[in-house]
Amino acid sequence: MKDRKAKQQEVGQIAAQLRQQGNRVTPQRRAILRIIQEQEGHLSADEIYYLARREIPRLSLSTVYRTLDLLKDLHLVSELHLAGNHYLYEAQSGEHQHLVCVSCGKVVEFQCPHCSETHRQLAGRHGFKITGSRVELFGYCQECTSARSN
Amino acid sequence: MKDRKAKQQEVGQIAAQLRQQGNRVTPQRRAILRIIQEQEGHLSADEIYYLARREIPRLSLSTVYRTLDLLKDLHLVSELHLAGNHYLYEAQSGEHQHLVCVSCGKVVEFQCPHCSETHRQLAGRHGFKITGSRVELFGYCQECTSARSN
DNA sequence: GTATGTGCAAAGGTTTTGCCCCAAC
DNA sequence: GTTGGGGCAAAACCTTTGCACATAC
Repeated sequence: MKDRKAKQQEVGQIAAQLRQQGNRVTPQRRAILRIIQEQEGHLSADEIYYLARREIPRLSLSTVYRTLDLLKDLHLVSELHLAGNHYLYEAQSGEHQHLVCVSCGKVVEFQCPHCSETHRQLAGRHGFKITGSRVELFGYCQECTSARSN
Repeated sequence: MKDRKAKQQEVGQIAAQLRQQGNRVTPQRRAILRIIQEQEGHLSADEIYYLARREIPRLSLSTVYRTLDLLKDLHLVSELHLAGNHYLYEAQSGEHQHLVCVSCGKVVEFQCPHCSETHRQLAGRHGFKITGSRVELFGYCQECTSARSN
Protein backbone atom coordinates (compact mmCIF):
# COMPACT_ATOMS: atom_id res chain seq x y z
CA MET A 1 0.00 0.00 0.00
CA LYS A 2 1.37 3.35 -1.00
CA ASP A 3 1.35 6.24 1.40
CA ARG A 4 -0.53 9.44 0.89
CA LYS A 5 2.48 11.37 -0.32
CA ALA A 6 3.25 8.83 -3.01
CA LYS A 7 -0.31 9.04 -4.19
CA GLN A 8 -0.35 12.78 -4.38
CA GLN A 9 2.74 12.56 -6.47
CA GLU A 10 1.08 9.99 -8.65
CA VAL A 11 -1.89 12.23 -9.27
CA GLY A 12 0.54 14.97 -10.19
CA GLN A 13 2.29 12.72 -12.67
CA ILE A 14 -0.94 11.66 -14.21
CA ALA A 15 -2.05 15.25 -14.50
CA ALA A 16 1.16 15.99 -16.35
CA GLN A 17 0.53 13.03 -18.60
CA LEU A 18 -2.95 14.28 -19.33
CA ARG A 19 -1.62 17.70 -20.25
CA GLN A 20 1.09 16.24 -22.46
CA GLN A 21 -1.49 14.41 -24.47
CA GLY A 22 -3.45 17.57 -25.09
CA ASN A 23 -6.07 17.09 -22.40
CA ARG A 24 -6.87 19.80 -19.93
CA VAL A 25 -6.38 19.35 -16.23
CA THR A 26 -9.50 20.55 -14.51
CA PRO A 27 -10.43 20.50 -10.83
CA GLN A 28 -13.05 17.87 -11.64
CA ARG A 29 -10.52 15.54 -13.23
CA ARG A 30 -8.07 16.10 -10.41
CA ALA A 31 -10.69 15.28 -7.82
CA ILE A 32 -11.89 12.13 -9.55
CA LEU A 33 -8.35 10.97 -10.13
CA ARG A 34 -7.40 11.49 -6.52
CA ILE A 35 -10.47 9.70 -5.24
CA ILE A 36 -9.69 6.66 -7.32
CA GLN A 37 -6.05 6.70 -6.32
CA GLU A 38 -6.76 7.07 -2.62
CA GLN A 39 -9.34 4.36 -2.53
CA GLU A 40 -7.88 0.93 -2.07
CA GLY A 41 -11.01 -0.82 -3.20
CA HIS A 42 -13.34 -0.44 -6.11
CA LEU A 43 -15.77 2.34 -6.72
CA SER A 44 -18.87 2.69 -8.80
CA ALA A 45 -19.43 5.79 -10.90
CA ASP A 46 -22.05 6.83 -8.43
CA GLU A 47 -19.78 6.46 -5.44
CA ILE A 48 -17.13 8.52 -7.16
CA TYR A 49 -19.78 11.11 -7.91
CA TYR A 50 -20.85 11.19 -4.29
CA LEU A 51 -17.32 11.54 -2.96
CA ALA A 52 -16.26 14.13 -5.50
CA ARG A 53 -19.28 16.28 -4.80
CA ARG A 54 -17.97 16.93 -1.33
CA GLU A 55 -15.29 19.01 -3.00
CA ILE A 56 -17.08 20.11 -6.13
CA PRO A 57 -20.74 20.39 -5.23
CA ARG A 58 -21.86 21.29 -8.73
CA LEU A 59 -20.12 18.35 -10.33
CA SER A 60 -22.38 16.36 -12.62
CA LEU A 61 -22.55 12.62 -13.07
CA SER A 62 -21.92 12.97 -16.77
CA THR A 63 -18.59 14.56 -16.01
CA VAL A 64 -17.74 11.55 -13.89
CA TYR A 65 -18.55 9.21 -16.74
CA ARG A 66 -16.70 11.33 -19.25
CA THR A 67 -13.65 11.48 -17.03
CA LEU A 68 -13.73 7.76 -16.42
CA ASP A 69 -13.93 7.19 -20.16
CA LEU A 70 -10.91 9.38 -20.64
CA LEU A 71 -8.96 7.61 -17.93
CA LYS A 72 -9.94 4.26 -19.35
CA ASP A 73 -8.67 5.29 -22.76
CA LEU A 74 -5.37 6.26 -21.20
CA HIS A 75 -5.36 2.98 -19.28
CA LEU A 76 -5.14 4.84 -16.01
CA VAL A 77 -8.17 3.18 -14.52
CA SER A 78 -9.75 -0.11 -15.29
CA GLU A 79 -13.36 -0.99 -15.38
CA LEU A 80 -14.80 -4.09 -13.79
CA HIS A 81 -18.18 -5.56 -14.10
CA LEU A 82 -18.76 -7.71 -11.11
CA ALA A 83 -22.40 -8.11 -10.39
CA GLY A 84 -25.75 -6.57 -11.00
CA ASN A 85 -26.02 -3.64 -13.28
CA HIS A 86 -23.07 -1.55 -12.60
CA TYR A 87 -19.44 -1.07 -13.21
CA LEU A 88 -16.71 -0.56 -10.71
CA TYR A 89 -13.56 1.38 -11.34
CA GLU A 90 -10.12 1.09 -9.86
CA ALA A 91 -6.71 2.61 -10.36
CA GLN A 92 -4.68 0.65 -12.85
CA SER A 93 -1.88 -0.79 -10.77
CA GLY A 94 -0.29 -3.83 -12.28
CA GLU A 95 -1.95 -7.04 -13.24
CA HIS A 96 -4.13 -8.68 -10.69
CA GLN A 97 -7.17 -10.83 -10.40
CA HIS A 98 -10.32 -10.60 -8.33
CA LEU A 99 -12.01 -12.89 -5.90
CA VAL A 100 -15.64 -11.95 -5.49
CA CYS A 101 -17.88 -13.23 -2.75
CA VAL A 102 -21.27 -13.87 -4.27
CA SER A 103 -22.88 -13.67 -0.86
CA CYS A 104 -21.57 -10.48 0.73
CA GLY A 105 -20.02 -8.82 -2.30
CA LYS A 106 -16.55 -8.60 -0.83
CA VAL A 107 -13.79 -8.22 -3.43
CA VAL A 108 -10.26 -9.42 -2.77
CA GLU A 109 -7.40 -8.95 -5.18
CA PHE A 110 -4.77 -11.53 -5.77
CA GLN A 111 -1.84 -12.01 -8.08
CA CYS A 112 -1.03 -14.83 -10.40
CA PRO A 113 1.76 -13.72 -12.69
CA HIS A 114 2.27 -17.22 -13.98
CA CYS A 115 -1.32 -17.48 -15.16
CA SER A 116 -1.14 -14.06 -16.73
CA GLU A 117 1.86 -15.16 -18.72
CA THR A 118 0.27 -18.46 -19.69
CA HIS A 119 -2.87 -16.66 -20.81
CA ARG A 120 -0.84 -14.33 -22.92
CA GLN A 121 0.87 -17.22 -24.67
CA LEU A 122 -2.37 -19.07 -25.27
CA ALA A 123 -3.92 -15.94 -26.72
CA GLY A 124 -0.97 -15.62 -29.03
CA ARG A 125 -1.72 -19.04 -30.47
CA HIS A 126 -5.13 -17.76 -31.46
CA GLY A 127 -3.54 -14.77 -33.15
CA PHE A 128 -4.61 -12.36 -30.46
CA LYS A 129 -2.51 -9.49 -29.25
CA ILE A 130 -3.59 -8.95 -25.66
CA THR A 131 -3.96 -5.48 -24.23
CA GLY A 132 -5.83 -6.20 -21.04
CA SER A 133 -7.48 -8.86 -19.02
CA ARG A 134 -10.11 -9.48 -16.46
CA VAL A 135 -10.05 -12.47 -14.21
CA GLU A 136 -12.81 -12.87 -11.70
CA LEU A 137 -13.39 -15.87 -9.51
CA PHE A 138 -16.74 -16.13 -7.81
CA GLY A 139 -17.50 -18.01 -4.67
CA TYR A 140 -18.02 -17.73 -0.96
CA CYS A 141 -15.55 -16.08 1.36
CA GLN A 142 -14.57 -17.68 4.64
CA GLU A 143 -17.11 -15.75 6.71
CA CYS A 144 -19.97 -16.47 4.37
CA THR A 145 -19.03 -20.13 4.09
CA SER A 146 -19.17 -20.45 7.88
CA ALA A 147 -22.40 -18.51 8.07
CA ARG A 148 -23.98 -20.78 5.50
CA SER A 149 -22.99 -23.99 7.23
CA ASN A 150 -24.84 -22.95 10.38
CA MET B 1 -19.15 -30.10 -30.28
CA LYS B 2 -22.13 -32.18 -29.38
CA ASP B 3 -24.52 -33.40 -32.00
CA ARG B 4 -28.13 -32.40 -32.21
CA LYS B 5 -29.42 -35.52 -30.57
CA ALA B 6 -27.22 -35.10 -27.54
CA LYS B 7 -28.48 -31.57 -27.16
CA GLN B 8 -32.10 -32.47 -27.35
CA GLN B 9 -31.45 -34.96 -24.64
CA GLU B 10 -29.70 -32.31 -22.61
CA VAL B 11 -32.66 -29.99 -22.87
CA GLY B 12 -34.86 -32.82 -21.70
CA GLN B 13 -32.64 -33.47 -18.71
CA ILE B 14 -32.61 -29.86 -17.78
CA ALA B 15 -36.38 -29.69 -18.10
CA ALA B 16 -36.60 -32.61 -15.69
CA GLN B 17 -34.27 -30.81 -13.34
CA LEU B 18 -36.43 -27.72 -13.49
CA ARG B 19 -39.50 -29.74 -12.67
CA GLN B 20 -37.80 -31.51 -9.80
CA GLN B 21 -36.97 -28.22 -8.19
CA GLY B 22 -40.55 -27.10 -8.33
CA ASN B 23 -40.30 -24.96 -11.44
CA ARG B 24 -42.70 -25.41 -14.29
CA VAL B 25 -41.59 -26.39 -17.73
CA THR B 26 -43.23 -24.08 -20.19
CA PRO B 27 -42.83 -23.82 -23.95
CA GLN B 28 -41.08 -20.50 -23.44
CA ARG B 29 -38.50 -22.00 -21.14
CA ARG B 30 -38.02 -24.96 -23.43
CA ALA B 31 -37.45 -22.71 -26.41
CA ILE B 32 -35.01 -20.42 -24.65
CA LEU B 33 -33.12 -23.37 -23.22
CA ARG B 34 -32.85 -25.04 -26.59
CA ILE B 35 -31.68 -21.88 -28.30
CA ILE B 36 -28.90 -21.42 -25.80
CA GLN B 37 -27.91 -25.08 -26.02
CA GLU B 38 -27.88 -25.14 -29.80
CA GLN B 39 -25.91 -21.96 -30.18
CA GLU B 40 -22.19 -22.52 -29.99
CA GLY B 41 -21.43 -18.90 -29.38
CA HIS B 42 -22.77 -16.25 -27.08
CA LEU B 43 -26.13 -14.61 -27.26
CA SER B 44 -27.54 -11.40 -25.92
CA ALA B 45 -30.97 -11.35 -24.31
CA ASP B 46 -32.23 -9.57 -27.37
CA GLU B 47 -30.86 -12.16 -29.77
CA ILE B 48 -32.45 -14.91 -27.73
CA TYR B 49 -35.70 -12.96 -27.83
CA TYR B 50 -35.47 -12.60 -31.58
CA LEU B 51 -34.77 -16.29 -32.16
CA ALA B 52 -37.36 -17.53 -29.72
CA ARG B 53 -40.05 -15.37 -31.27
CA ARG B 54 -39.82 -17.41 -34.43
CA GLU B 55 -41.41 -20.21 -32.44
CA ILE B 56 -43.39 -18.25 -29.90
CA PRO B 57 -44.39 -15.02 -31.57
CA ARG B 58 -46.08 -13.59 -28.51
CA LEU B 59 -43.05 -14.14 -26.29
CA SER B 60 -42.07 -11.08 -24.35
CA LEU B 61 -38.61 -9.82 -23.56
CA SER B 62 -39.33 -9.86 -19.87
CA THR B 63 -39.91 -13.59 -20.05
CA VAL B 64 -36.50 -13.96 -21.63
CA TYR B 65 -34.91 -12.07 -18.78
CA ARG B 66 -36.87 -13.95 -16.15
CA THR B 67 -35.94 -17.26 -17.70
CA LEU B 68 -32.30 -16.30 -17.92
CA ASP B 69 -32.34 -15.31 -14.27
CA LEU B 70 -33.79 -18.65 -13.39
CA LEU B 71 -31.22 -20.52 -15.45
CA LYS B 72 -28.47 -18.46 -13.94
CA ASP B 73 -29.64 -19.33 -10.45
CA LEU B 74 -29.53 -22.98 -11.38
CA HIS B 75 -26.11 -22.46 -12.93
CA LEU B 76 -27.36 -23.72 -16.26
CA VAL B 77 -26.27 -20.68 -18.17
CA SER B 78 -23.59 -18.19 -17.41
CA GLU B 79 -23.66 -14.51 -17.94
CA LEU B 80 -20.82 -12.55 -19.44
CA HIS B 81 -20.35 -8.87 -19.53
CA LEU B 82 -18.02 -8.11 -22.33
CA ALA B 83 -18.31 -4.57 -23.49
CA GLY B 84 -20.70 -1.72 -23.67
CA ASN B 85 -24.03 -2.08 -22.00
CA HIS B 86 -25.02 -5.59 -22.53
CA TYR B 87 -24.69 -9.07 -21.29
CA LEU B 88 -24.16 -12.22 -23.23
CA TYR B 89 -25.36 -15.62 -22.19
CA GLU B 90 -24.04 -19.06 -22.92
CA ALA B 91 -24.74 -22.61 -21.90
CA GLN B 92 -22.72 -23.64 -18.89
CA SER B 93 -20.45 -26.26 -20.37
CA GLY B 94 -17.25 -26.75 -18.52
CA GLU B 95 -14.64 -24.21 -17.70
CA HIS B 96 -13.30 -22.04 -20.40
CA GLN B 97 -11.94 -18.60 -20.96
CA HIS B 98 -12.68 -15.88 -23.46
CA LEU B 99 -10.59 -13.90 -25.87
CA VAL B 100 -12.35 -10.73 -26.87
CA CYS B 101 -11.32 -8.53 -29.77
CA VAL B 102 -11.78 -4.95 -28.67
CA SER B 103 -11.92 -3.85 -32.27
CA CYS B 104 -14.44 -6.14 -33.97
CA GLY B 105 -16.03 -7.75 -30.92
CA LYS B 106 -15.19 -11.29 -31.92
CA VAL B 107 -15.19 -13.73 -29.01
CA VAL B 108 -13.06 -16.87 -29.02
CA GLU B 109 -13.11 -19.46 -26.30
CA PHE B 110 -10.05 -21.25 -25.09
CA GLN B 111 -9.19 -23.67 -22.36
CA CYS B 112 -6.57 -23.44 -19.71
CA PRO B 113 -7.26 -26.16 -17.18
CA HIS B 114 -3.96 -25.59 -15.48
CA CYS B 115 -4.74 -21.95 -14.81
CA SER B 116 -8.19 -22.87 -13.57
CA GLU B 117 -6.65 -25.24 -11.08
CA THR B 118 -4.04 -22.72 -10.00
CA HIS B 119 -6.71 -20.10 -9.53
CA ARG B 120 -8.71 -22.45 -7.40
CA GLN B 121 -5.75 -23.11 -5.16
CA LEU B 122 -4.89 -19.45 -4.81
CA ALA B 123 -8.49 -18.66 -3.96
CA GLY B 124 -8.37 -21.33 -1.28
CA ARG B 125 -5.49 -19.56 0.38
CA HIS B 126 -7.71 -16.53 0.75
CA GLY B 127 -10.39 -18.69 2.31
CA PHE B 128 -12.58 -18.57 -0.75
CA LYS B 129 -14.64 -21.49 -1.97
CA ILE B 130 -14.93 -20.96 -5.70
CA THR B 131 -18.16 -21.67 -7.52
CA GLY B 132 -17.53 -19.98 -10.84
CA SER B 133 -15.12 -17.88 -12.75
CA ARG B 134 -14.82 -15.46 -15.56
CA VAL B 135 -11.62 -14.98 -17.45
CA GLU B 136 -11.60 -12.50 -20.26
CA LEU B 137 -8.57 -11.40 -22.19
CA PHE B 138 -8.93 -8.29 -24.30
CA GLY B 139 -6.91 -7.41 -27.33
CA TYR B 140 -6.80 -7.39 -31.08
CA CYS B 141 -7.47 -10.43 -33.19
CA GLN B 142 -5.26 -11.30 -36.12
CA GLU B 143 -7.47 -9.60 -38.73
CA CYS B 144 -7.82 -6.41 -36.74
CA THR B 145 -4.12 -6.31 -35.98
CA SER B 146 -3.36 -6.48 -39.68
CA ALA B 147 -6.01 -3.94 -40.52
CA ARG B 148 -4.58 -1.53 -37.98
CA SER B 149 -1.04 -1.80 -39.23
CA ASN B 150 -2.08 -0.62 -42.69
C1' DG C 1 -8.83 34.21 -27.68
C1' DT C 2 -9.83 29.51 -28.65
C1' DA C 3 -10.83 25.03 -28.14
C1' DT C 4 -11.81 21.81 -24.70
C1' DG C 5 -14.48 20.67 -20.74
C1' DT C 6 -18.62 21.24 -17.82
C1' DG C 7 -23.42 21.37 -16.11
C1' DC C 8 -27.89 20.60 -17.06
C1' DA C 9 -31.63 18.32 -18.97
C1' DA C 10 -33.25 15.20 -21.99
C1' DA C 11 -32.71 10.97 -24.52
C1' DG C 12 -31.08 6.32 -24.89
C1' DG C 13 -30.97 1.48 -24.19
C1' DT C 14 -31.33 -2.43 -21.30
C1' DT C 15 -33.38 -4.65 -17.46
C1' DT C 16 -37.03 -5.00 -13.88
C1' DT C 17 -41.67 -4.73 -11.96
C1' DG C 18 -46.93 -4.77 -11.33
C1' DC C 19 -50.92 -6.58 -12.60
C1' DC C 20 -54.10 -9.54 -14.47
C1' DC C 21 -54.90 -13.48 -17.20
C1' DC C 22 -53.44 -18.19 -18.54
C1' DA C 23 -51.79 -22.71 -18.32
C1' DA C 24 -48.73 -26.48 -16.05
C1' DC C 25 -49.12 -29.38 -12.52
C1' DG D 1 -58.45 -26.12 -8.80
C1' DT D 2 -54.07 -23.87 -7.41
C1' DT D 3 -50.25 -21.60 -7.99
C1' DG D 4 -46.53 -20.36 -10.60
C1' DG D 5 -45.54 -18.26 -15.08
C1' DG D 6 -46.41 -15.13 -19.05
C1' DG D 7 -47.71 -10.88 -21.69
C1' DC D 8 -48.05 -6.22 -21.69
C1' DA D 9 -46.99 -1.65 -20.45
C1' DA D 10 -44.84 1.24 -17.47
C1' DA D 11 -41.10 2.16 -14.43
C1' DA D 12 -36.46 2.03 -13.08
C1' DC D 13 -31.83 1.97 -13.92
C1' DC D 14 -27.42 3.42 -15.45
C1' DT D 15 -25.12 5.70 -19.14
C1' DT D 16 -24.72 8.82 -23.10
C1' DT D 17 -25.65 13.00 -25.75
C1' DG D 18 -26.74 17.99 -27.23
C1' DC D 19 -26.14 22.42 -26.27
C1' DA D 20 -24.85 26.76 -24.30
C1' DC D 21 -21.69 28.58 -21.06
C1' DA D 22 -17.29 28.50 -18.55
C1' DT D 23 -12.40 27.97 -18.17
C1' DA D 24 -7.60 25.89 -18.90
C1' DC D 25 -4.24 26.73 -21.93
